[in-house]
Amino acid sequence: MHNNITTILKAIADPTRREIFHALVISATALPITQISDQFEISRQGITKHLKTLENAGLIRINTNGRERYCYADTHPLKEVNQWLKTYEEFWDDTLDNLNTYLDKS
Amino acid sequence: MHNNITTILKAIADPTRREIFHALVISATALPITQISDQFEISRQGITKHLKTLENAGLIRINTNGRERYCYADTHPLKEVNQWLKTYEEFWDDTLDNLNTYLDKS
DNA sequence: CAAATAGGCAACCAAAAAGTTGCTTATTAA
DNA sequence: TTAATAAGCAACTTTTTGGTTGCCTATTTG
Repeated sequence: MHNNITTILKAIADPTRREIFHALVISATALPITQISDQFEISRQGITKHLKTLENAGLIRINTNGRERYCYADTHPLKEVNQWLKTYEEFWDDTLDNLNTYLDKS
Repeated sequence: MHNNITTILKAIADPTRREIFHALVISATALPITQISDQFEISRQGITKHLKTLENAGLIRINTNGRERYCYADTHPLKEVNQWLKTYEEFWDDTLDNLNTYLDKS
C-alpha cells in the first residue's frame, strides 16, 4: 500500500475503478469479488486487477472469509487528494481575473 | 478541451504534470515553453506533450505572442475534482467505523 | 465424496502513455 | 540579411495499462 498522491490519483483516474469504488462506498455491506464483477461487462480477472490497484492506493480493503474475499471502500486516502486540491483552492475564484489581467497587459 | 473528470484526473495523475502545473500557478507571470522546460530534466518535446495534456484538461491556457507561446494555469477544472471528492467527504470520518462494524459482525 | 463455486496465477495482447531524436518553420536580433 | 531562437511536426522506442484466456487451487454444498 503506497498511498502516495500519484498512486491515489492514478487509481481514481480510471472510470471503471471510480465505478467500482463508488459501488463499494454506497453499498452498505462488503462485497465479494464475483458480486462486484457481476455488475460490470469486463471479466472477473479484469475486475481483480482494478481491485488490486484500488487496494494499492488504500482505497479499498479486502478481507478473506473462506473462499470468498470481501471488499470494502476506505475513503481516507481521498483526504490526501483534497489536501493537494486545497493548495489551489485560493486561486479558483481569481484565476480568470489573473488571466484577464494578463490579457490586458499584452 | 474535453474537461471531463477522467481527462482532468489523468492530467494531474502524472507527477511531472503536477510539477509543471504548480510552477505555472505560483508563477506571477505566464511562461513561454522553453522557460518551463528549462526547469525540468526531460526534453522540450516531452514538456510540450505534457502541456498539451494539461491544455486538453483545461488546466492551462496557451497564448501565442510572436514566436513565443505563453502558458498560464487555470485552476477552474479542479473544481470538478473537488465536486467528485465531496461526494465521499461524508464518509471520510466514519469509513473506519463502518469497517469496524463489519469486522465485529464477521 | 463429487460437483460446483470463488478466486488466484501467469501468459499473452493491443492500445496508450511517456519520452526521445531529427528536421522544419517562423520570428527576432545582430 | 544572416544567425540565433522558439517551437511544431513526425517517426520511433519503451513501458505501462487495461483487458483477455486458460488452467489450477481451495472451499463449499448436495
